[in-house]
Amino acid sequence: MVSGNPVSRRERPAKPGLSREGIVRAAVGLMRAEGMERVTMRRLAQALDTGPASLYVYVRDTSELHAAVLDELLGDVVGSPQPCPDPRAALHEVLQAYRTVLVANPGPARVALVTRPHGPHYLALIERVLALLAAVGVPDDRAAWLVDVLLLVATASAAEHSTRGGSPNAEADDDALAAALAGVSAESHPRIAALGAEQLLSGPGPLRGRWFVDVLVNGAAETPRP
Amino acid sequence: MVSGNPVSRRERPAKPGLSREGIVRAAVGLMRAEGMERVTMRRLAQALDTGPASLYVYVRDTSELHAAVLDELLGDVVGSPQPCPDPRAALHEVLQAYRTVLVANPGPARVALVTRPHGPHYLALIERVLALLAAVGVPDDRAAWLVDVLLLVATASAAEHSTRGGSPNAEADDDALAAALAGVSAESHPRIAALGAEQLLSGPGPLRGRWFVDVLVNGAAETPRP
DNA sequence: ACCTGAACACCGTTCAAGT
DNA sequence: ACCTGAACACCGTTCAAGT
Repeated sequence: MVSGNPVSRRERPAKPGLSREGIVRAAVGLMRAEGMERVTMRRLAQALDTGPASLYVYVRDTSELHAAVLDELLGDVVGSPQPCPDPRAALHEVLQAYRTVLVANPGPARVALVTRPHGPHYLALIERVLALLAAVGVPDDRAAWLVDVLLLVATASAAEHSTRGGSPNAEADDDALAAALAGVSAESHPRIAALGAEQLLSGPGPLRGRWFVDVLVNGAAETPRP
Repeated sequence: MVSGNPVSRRERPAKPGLSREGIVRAAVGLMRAEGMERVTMRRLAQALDTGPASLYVYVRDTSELHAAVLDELLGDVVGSPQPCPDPRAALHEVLQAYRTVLVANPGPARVALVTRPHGPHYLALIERVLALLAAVGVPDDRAAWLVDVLLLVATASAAEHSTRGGSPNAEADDDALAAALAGVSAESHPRIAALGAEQLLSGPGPLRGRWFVDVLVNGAAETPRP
């Protein structure tokens, strides 16, 4: 009765053959097709041709589901260990790869900002960054405090510059900040007025990202922990 | 008919006397009483003894409402201009004040992470930080790129360390990351295992916050923009 | 103008019941 | 064990209608 599985396997993608993997894969597909805000239990269940209650066997929560989608996307970020001739360049590279994934997927980028990620791919990313920081010469105790912030800044800068093609909400937010900065009075806010909204806000994304990494690494090199 | 306003003013807080101010004030109250996730259009309307549709005269959106609550809280952060004998100390102070507000209010802290804030109090904060960076000796073009990140890191570190008493969600997130870091194998993740979850995760909040500010300022001082 | 009732189109999550 | 129908308790937002 069990061995042959005589009824055609996989006629439909995943009816009673539900699995966590299949669910997460479907969630990633739904997210690519319709955006993260449409990755809801109900819609996902519909896509899998079942009811929402069925998903709770494999996924605790909506937020766990979103976290799983995020980690799935991070699969490509950490390459093989690499010989690594120039560790600082390698650091820039891996963080740029991380940013690229998030810029392409604004929904998960926001997820990464709100819920501390902790999937296997994210752990691998932490490990890699720690190794590169050591190779660059940052003392271990400082690296421990730095890695978090390095990833945070990368996440935020990606989320910020992923408005093009992203959720309409994010774009409106950026516009509102730009408008607010531009509309400021030179008397009450002389510095903002002097610098101007363009100066404060953008600059070409990747260059800015690289600069921040250098600032953090250089700063950490000469700032002992208290 | 208009001048006297003969019917007792303000018998009930705000029935037909709705106003944006009143709405935001009520929202702040609701947030303090029940947490940010309960600050919904429907609940707020109920607290104001009206229907949800009425709020849309004064507030575009739920997200605009949340942003308004956040900015309201930021009112106390930027003190008077101050004589400022030691600008670096003043910088630490204002960022610490910002962090303190957000640690005390985890809901708005998360709002600040997801939607770029742009209220008047936030603009005042940007202005103040720019002035202090100049006083510290950071060149203007670097300060323009730095201010964003300085506030971002403060926001994130506050959101991270505001789990006590915050939304149960956040606490679970931190726990999950801690567990993931602690449960890592020394072979696959030697650096994480060597440092340990405690080292990587916490350390006393304010000290860590101060350290980051110093790292960023020191790093910016010696890292020219590309 | 400002305010409202009522509706539309959704949510997450649980639970008793089925297989 | 795994899966499900149905329900519970919510959401944001709009719109025609009232004052």
